[in-house]
Amino acid sequence: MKTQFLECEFCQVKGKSLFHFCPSHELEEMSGSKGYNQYKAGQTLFHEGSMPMGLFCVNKGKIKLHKMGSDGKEQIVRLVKPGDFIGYRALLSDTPYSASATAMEESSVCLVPKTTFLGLLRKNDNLADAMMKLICRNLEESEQKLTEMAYKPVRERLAEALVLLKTTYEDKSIPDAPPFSIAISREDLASLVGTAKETVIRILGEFKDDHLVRTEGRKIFVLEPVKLEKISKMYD
Amino acid sequence: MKTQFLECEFCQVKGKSLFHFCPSHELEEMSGSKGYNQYKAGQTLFHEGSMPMGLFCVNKGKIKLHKMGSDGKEQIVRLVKPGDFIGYRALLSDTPYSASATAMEESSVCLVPKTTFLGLLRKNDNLADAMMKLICRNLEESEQKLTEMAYKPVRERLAEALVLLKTTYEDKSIPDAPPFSIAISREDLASLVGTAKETVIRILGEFKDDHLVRTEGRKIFVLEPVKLEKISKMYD
DNA sequence: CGCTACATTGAATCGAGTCAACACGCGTGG
DNA sequence: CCACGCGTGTTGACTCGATTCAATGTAGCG
Repeated sequence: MKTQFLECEFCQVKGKSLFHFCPSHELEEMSGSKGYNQYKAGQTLFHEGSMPMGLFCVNKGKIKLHKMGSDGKEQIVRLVKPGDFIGYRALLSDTPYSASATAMEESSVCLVPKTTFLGLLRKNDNLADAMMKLICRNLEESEQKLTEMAYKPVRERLAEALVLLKTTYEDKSIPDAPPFSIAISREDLASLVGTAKETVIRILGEFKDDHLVRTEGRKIFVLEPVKLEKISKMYD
Repeated sequence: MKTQFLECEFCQVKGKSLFHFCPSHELEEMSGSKGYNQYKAGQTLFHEGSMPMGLFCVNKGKIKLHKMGSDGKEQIVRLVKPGDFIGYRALLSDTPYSASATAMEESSVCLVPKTTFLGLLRKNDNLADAMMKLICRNLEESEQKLTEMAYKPVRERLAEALVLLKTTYEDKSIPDAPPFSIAISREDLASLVGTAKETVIRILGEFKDDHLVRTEGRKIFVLEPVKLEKISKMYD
């Protein structure tokens, strides 16, 4: 939990984050008050039910937002990547966190204090507008996922989850010769799909037989994203 | 599709709607430009995928927001009651409707033109803030529903849906001697729960055996909301 | 009064969860 | 350096909730 001097203005992920709407002087102000810390895989940034202290802005790593369901099974609600914000819903509605945030791999994250962020929002209409649109998109995605959860079989949802992982975490800066791969526990993958880990393993096995994916330890190579996409839309 | 002269300022549902944040002169301005029309049960206000023309404000009736899933099965995403708005997500994010809206019974609805509403939002910070919080709540509810859909069995989800119908549509103005009842098709109830109508009928039958509900044609009397609530939280 | 849409019930089927056993990899400590 | 143990991955067998299909009943409406 150490604080470092990382200037927002020169942050590598500034361009990807909504803070690109902020002029230099706003970023400077933020740099002064923000915190910075790193999390190892499995460490949690905050727990469902606690009150937000500020806005998290992810600098590096992969983070999952997840909720505890009945009988202790978890559902991953959103995947977070560098440049993304975390905790804005709770902040904006002034309510407790409705999900927990946990690092899936070594991650570094800045924390902008609540008052700083809310002040920024009040002053910067572009930022406020972008935040509004962000939440609207979240809502749309969540409702979409809801209907898919209700009616799509696990096979299709898993195919979709693999494509989602690719589109979310693929590094597009490199002209990708190699197929995208991600190291993810079967447990997490199951939580993302909303099923049991054994089921994930079995269907992943089918996908391997069909040469749609390849695995290497916990690493999953997405070989045929287009075909997987097609599988996920089987019934549409 | 006829337009009537209903002044927003004297609207019966003004107090329940977010428009209670608006001063008289704003309401007058809105009254001038808004439309009004009625829908019979089964009629649709708009379809998933089309662009929003304005903000709907429900005056009377019960309306469902629903999405088409795979193989033509629908999922009800939200229930709408008098005083509620419809279509703001699409309006605020400037994207097509992500769900359709259909009247479940005779309903009357006002339509505030897009420009009028957006203008109002820009001028009235309280309204803008309330809208933001509204969407945040929608998001929270949707994510909550997502995890329940993933892990709760149909029995619990049905119990919850019955309680939701009661809390949403019960008229609290009357000191309720009679137990709450609602006329809803088994199909709609199934879409709300995310299951097949036969399953709804069967489990509803069990609830009848346990005297938790009573039915009379398509009307369902919720006799024991507290016990139903308990059933819905069985595993929590 | 009969037609159509909706409600209900039963039987068969299947997707997916659970349980249990086993394999594998990895880090730690002997 | 190897043995052990723990966490995770994998596989198989069994079970069961829930869907589907099919048949029948019922209510409301033109």
